[in-house]
Amino acid sequence: MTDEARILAAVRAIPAGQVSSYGDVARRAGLPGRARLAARVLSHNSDPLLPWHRVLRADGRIALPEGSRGYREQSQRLRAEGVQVTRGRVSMPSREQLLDAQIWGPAPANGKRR
DNA sequence: CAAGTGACAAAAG
DNA sequence: CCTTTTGCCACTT
Repeated sequence: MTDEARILAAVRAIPAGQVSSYGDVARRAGLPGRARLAARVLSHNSDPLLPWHRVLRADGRIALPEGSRGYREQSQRLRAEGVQVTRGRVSMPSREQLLDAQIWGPAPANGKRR
């Protein structure tokens, strides 16, 4: 099992209507600290069935350059799944964050809103 | 080997 | 919220 394959599997495991981050994907693939590998794998991927649009930056923003084709494509695909996207940002928290918040309490002191 | 680059991340202010 | 600063990894030059 190659690292890339494990990343792809982790991405495919994200349910529709939910989002995750590059870091989360890598962690769930058993490759902690390798968010950039996850990003690279997605950027090179060709599989049209891969739900790449469910992967965002850790802060909930779309990673692609604003206004680019992929950016628009991702926003549209997410909205089509019922995910609210505002100014390139997804307000819906990832499952990870929901669990962490329940265990460790509310988000950081600042208004980061990841 | 050194430096640059990118669909990253966390902390600090 | 935003930006800057560090740290990181996986190439590429």
